[in-house]
Amino acid sequence: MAKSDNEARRQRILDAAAALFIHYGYDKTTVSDIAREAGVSKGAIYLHFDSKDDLFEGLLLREMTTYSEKWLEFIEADPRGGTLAGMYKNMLYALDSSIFMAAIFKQDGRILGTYLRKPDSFFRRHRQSTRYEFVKLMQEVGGIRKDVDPKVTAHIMNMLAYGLVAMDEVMPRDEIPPTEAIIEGIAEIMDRALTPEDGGNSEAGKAAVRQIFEASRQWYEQRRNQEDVS
Amino acid sequence: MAKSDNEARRQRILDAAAALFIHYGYDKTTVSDIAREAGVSKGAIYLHFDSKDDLFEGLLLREMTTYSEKWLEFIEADPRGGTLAGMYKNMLYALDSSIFMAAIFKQDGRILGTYLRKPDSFFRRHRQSTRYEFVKLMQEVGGIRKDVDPKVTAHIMNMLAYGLVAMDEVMPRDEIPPTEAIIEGIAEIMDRALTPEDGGNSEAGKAAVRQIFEASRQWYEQRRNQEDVS
DNA sequence: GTTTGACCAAATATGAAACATTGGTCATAG
DNA sequence: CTATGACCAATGTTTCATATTTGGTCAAAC
Repeated sequence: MAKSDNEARRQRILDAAAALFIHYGYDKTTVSDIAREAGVSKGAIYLHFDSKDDLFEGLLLREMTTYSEKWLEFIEADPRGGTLAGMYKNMLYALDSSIFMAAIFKQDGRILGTYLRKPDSFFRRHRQSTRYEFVKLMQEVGGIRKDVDPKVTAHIMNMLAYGLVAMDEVMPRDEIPPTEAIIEGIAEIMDRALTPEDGGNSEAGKAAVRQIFEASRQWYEQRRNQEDVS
Repeated sequence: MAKSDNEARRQRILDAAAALFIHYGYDKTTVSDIAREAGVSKGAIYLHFDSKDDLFEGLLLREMTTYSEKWLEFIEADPRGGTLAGMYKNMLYALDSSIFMAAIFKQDGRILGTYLRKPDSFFRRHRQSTRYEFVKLMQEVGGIRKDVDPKVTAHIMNMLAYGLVAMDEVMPRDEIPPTEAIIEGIAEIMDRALTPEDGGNSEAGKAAVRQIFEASRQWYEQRRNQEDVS
């Protein structure tokens, strides 16, 4: 079934959905709630999405895309954005700037609710381990020392990203230093530990990021089209 | 009420409890189960502990003590154990070597069950942030560069320790590199990022660890005695 | 003195049935 | 055409009575 091409409304619906999912979580947010919040009828929602799950996945896709774009934007704006530390730092900033993206990353049960357990959830279908590709590419380009194991390094980066968004589950928020201080601290550590002796090539780094970005952009686009024909 | 001084039996009970809690969790492990597993009568358990919670806390204390001791032992055995990387690495090994300790650290709901939510749980009563003290002391002793913020550094160390034991909640185990590789990778990163130019003084480091260890040992002991008179 | 396990009140689990809400549809309105 | 919201089957929640289990005790056995 073809979907409505009223893109503005589609975005309004996703905006409303994002706000409600973040506040009430997937389970306690109803399709009617979303319709009311977006100022459209319930039927209109089904002109854009096949189901509540489809809507949810549309939101996931949109947020992940926004996150990617924001990351690239931060990097391009940062003179040292092409170095490993710069890239990683800006990635963490991008991650931290979207509550929903952080929820996705930490698989937050409060927000993702029963969607997490669905046997054919987005997360089960696409288990992207993009960070490894990223580290490997950076290493090839000379942005990361050659003598570290890219798999392990990628995993440690994942651990830190996870810690950044999930640490509040295990300790009171007021004992956690400000996010910015943590990100800068991590960037400093990564810089000292992973940047090659020669300081690395920032422009080559930026080129690599653009490459990764382009690949994931295509992936997202393909995903969206694929949803349309289902 | 005075408690039985049959220490061997007390340990057998705690051993049984540890095994059962790890396998079935706090909620689904009954006092009778523990008694059967330990080969004693239910009454005998109440000769050692005031309540199920008291038993559980006794186990917490014992495991934390064992973890501390193991850490010190690893450090003393490691020639480079007095350097920051050596200490941190051995801490992670000690943490990883006890399933129960890892559960405590990640506040694992599967194992800790409803005990976590108790208003006067051990975790609420003692919110130890020992890692900060550790980093500060190490810095004073010259084992960590002076130009890093100890609070942030301590937090990042916590994030990594958390990631080490909790990452399996967010990604399938078979995508996670072997624990040993991760620990070695972290140690290498920390070494490059935090060890001072002069390489640091391993012996001074060991002395500092002994000092921390002694302080926490006393704390544990005090805790145990305090429980006894309640 | 110790140790035990049958015993009990309190907590928790179970199931049925009444009740409420939700995702999704589609005849009707615009 | 597009958009709507009343409607419905299905799913989820609440209630309440009943059954089971559990933490903890203590009189009796050792």
